Order: sequence, then structure tokens, then C-alpha cells
Amino acid sequence: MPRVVSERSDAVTALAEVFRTHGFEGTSLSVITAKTKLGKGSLYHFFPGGKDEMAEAVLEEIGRWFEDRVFKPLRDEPDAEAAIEKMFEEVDRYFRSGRRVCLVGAFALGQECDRFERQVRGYFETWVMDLESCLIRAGRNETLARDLSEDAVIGIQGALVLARSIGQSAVFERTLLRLKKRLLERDHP
Amino acid sequence: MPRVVSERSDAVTALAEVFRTHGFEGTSLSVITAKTKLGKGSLYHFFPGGKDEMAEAVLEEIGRWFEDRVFKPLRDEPDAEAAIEKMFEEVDRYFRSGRRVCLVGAFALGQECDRFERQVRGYFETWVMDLESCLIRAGRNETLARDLSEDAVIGIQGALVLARSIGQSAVFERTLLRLKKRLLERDHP
DNA sequence: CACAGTATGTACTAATTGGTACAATTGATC
DNA sequence: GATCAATTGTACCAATTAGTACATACTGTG
Repeated sequence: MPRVVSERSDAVTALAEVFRTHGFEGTSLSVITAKTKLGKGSLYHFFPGGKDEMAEAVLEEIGRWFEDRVFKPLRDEPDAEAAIEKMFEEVDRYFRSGRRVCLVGAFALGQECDRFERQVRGYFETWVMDLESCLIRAGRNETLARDLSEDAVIGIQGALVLARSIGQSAVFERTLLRLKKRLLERDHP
Repeated sequence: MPRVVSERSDAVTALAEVFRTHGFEGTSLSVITAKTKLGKGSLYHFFPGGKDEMAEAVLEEIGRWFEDRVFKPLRDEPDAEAAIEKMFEEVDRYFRSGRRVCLVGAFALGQECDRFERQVRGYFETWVMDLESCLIRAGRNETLARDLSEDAVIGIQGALVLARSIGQSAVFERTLLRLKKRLLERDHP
């Protein structure tokens, strides 16, 4: 009876979208099978650990994506300011101008924060640290760099909350611009 | 067999804490009865509409709390800067220095955003608007006031996300200070 | 084409879900 | 102390939950 043969990685991508729109607790297996077109057979074959393992796989994929497109450039790109510009571009595209939610942020606000503590903490800690190192590379003094990087990550997460609430992607775009300006402003202590 | 007679308002307070720690979807009736010490009888007597009505009541209570302690002072307090100081004090206390989550913010990131759209949108819109009017009253020009108020509410919400993730209330406190300074800075365009 | 292992749908649990019905108990008021 | 509405525990319901078992079908390798 099996019709199409899928791959685990496709499943992870689909699962990410499901978790993002329904939340962890709101994502029942029936929702998953409906949205991913995968039967229980495939699901438990790919993820014997059930929902927990699915969420872990999703978080891992998200972590890899940000590592490749955002964190690593922040650390390695010789032109520090270009890396920051790139970060904002990638963030804007990834979150679809605020119409898409940050799953890690959503997990952070729920009890998932405990269950997936390692991944959630890792995501935000490396983001702040890598941005900080980039700012130092761009010539900022250390304490200011720490403050600015924390402020930027906080701003992005907060903007996602507010953009969803007020329902305008304008809020998100406006905030990204404001944050970018603050990070790249060279003529200020 | 009923032992103690409770009031609806007590139930709402208990429910708020349950929703905050378990999320809307994660809050099952069994969790509610366990944490609130209220049987199904009382629960459905107070909230015939079930979980939805409970959440609405909680959101209403939160809205009232912020209206009284934060929004109204922002609008009415003659000393605009004092109102802003008070806002940060109340916010810090309410969110227990970042150890407590903003239920409205958490709802905003989930599908509850659609179900309770009115309340979620109302909470954030009035917060931003009232803070904006307060800043104008404090002498800021209109466009800057709009930007600053949006930035502050975003910063608070983002700080809650990050504080939970990294697990330090220090992040929250530091952010509140930074935001307050930004709002009260008089010597800048 | 045969074979192996990987996928997959179906049927089945046992437990939990939100919700209803109702009789019993409470506490304030007369 | 009788009365009555407000409150509450218990028993119950149908639906859904996560998860298991397994026989069957697909697919790449030889």
C-alpha cells in the first residue's frame, strides 16, 4: 500500500512548519499526518521517539540553517559590516517579514523551554555571542558590543511577537531597519 | 461533598498561572483541576464555555491589571517621566524580573493569536499608543515617540524570550535599564 | 529478475481529552 | 432552623490522543 517513498529530511522540513503554526502541544499526530501527508508508519519509522524526537530534529535543522547562513558569517566574514547586513537580510527572508514565527522563541516561552533547554539556550547564546564578536571585529568596544548584540537579538524576537499581534509586517521591517542602524552606527561611543 | 466554596475571581488568578506555565494547548482540564484545586463542577459552573472562556477571563484580568497599573498612568499622570519610571517598575515586578512569561506574548506566537485576536491586539496596541502619547507629552516629536514606544514594547517582549532561554534574570533587568534610558534621554533628537 | 532493507498503510491498544448530568453540600438570609 | 440559590464531587460520555504491531509494497543493488 505504500505509495510514495519519502525521506526523513523532507519530513523534518514539513514538521518545522507544522510546529511553527500549531505549537508543540497543539501539534497532535493527526495534525502531523494531515499536514505532512505521512502516515504513522513513516513517522514512527523516522522518529521512533515520537513527537519529542520530531521536535528535536526540527530544532537541529533550524540550528544548522542559522549556523550556515547567519552565525558562521558573523564569525568568519572578513567584512564585519557586510556580515551584519547579511544577517538582517537572511532574518527578514527567513521570518517572512514577520509573518512567520520563530519556533525557538515560541519554545522559549512555553514549557518546551525545559524539555529542549539545550537547543533553545544554544541557539540564542551563539547568536548573541557571534554577533558580539562581529561587532568587536567591526571596531566596537567590548561592553558596547555585548549590549548591542543582546539588544538586537531581543529586538528581533520582540518584533516577531508584536508583528503577529498587531498584524502588520510593517512593524517587523521597521524594527529590523532600526536595529541595523543601531548596529552599524559608527559615529557614536 | 463540596468542601470549600470558591469565587470566580480566585479561579481566574490561579488559571492565569496555569496558562502561563503550560501554555493554552498544554493546559488540560486535569492540569487545571490539579493546580487550581477546583473540580470540573466548579470549573464549568464558572466558565460554561470551557477552556476558551477561561482563557478569555484570564486575558481580561491581565488587560485590566495593565490598564490600571501601566496604561492609565501613561495617559493620565501629569508627570510623564514619572509615568514611564512607574511603567518599568510595574513591568519588572509583574514579570518577576523575567522569570515569569507574558501570556499575551506567548499567545501571540501561537495559534491562540487567531482565537483571541481581539484581546492580544488590544493589549499591545494600547500599550504602544499610550506610551507614545506619554512620550509626546514628555516633549518628544511625534515620529520619534512612535518609534521609541514601539521599540520599548518590543524590547520587553524580546527580553522575556531571551531571559527564559539563557536563564538569567540579569538579561531582563539589563534590558529594562537600557530601554528606560533610551526613553528618558532628553538630550538627543 | 531476485533479493534485501527501507517505507508505508491499517488495525489495534490503553489512556486521556473536553464536556455533560446530576445529586449532594454548602452558606447566607429570613 | 428552614429555605434556596450557589457551589461542588462523581460518574459518565464520545472523541481523540500517542504509540505498537505487522503485513505489504516499494526501491536500489547486484
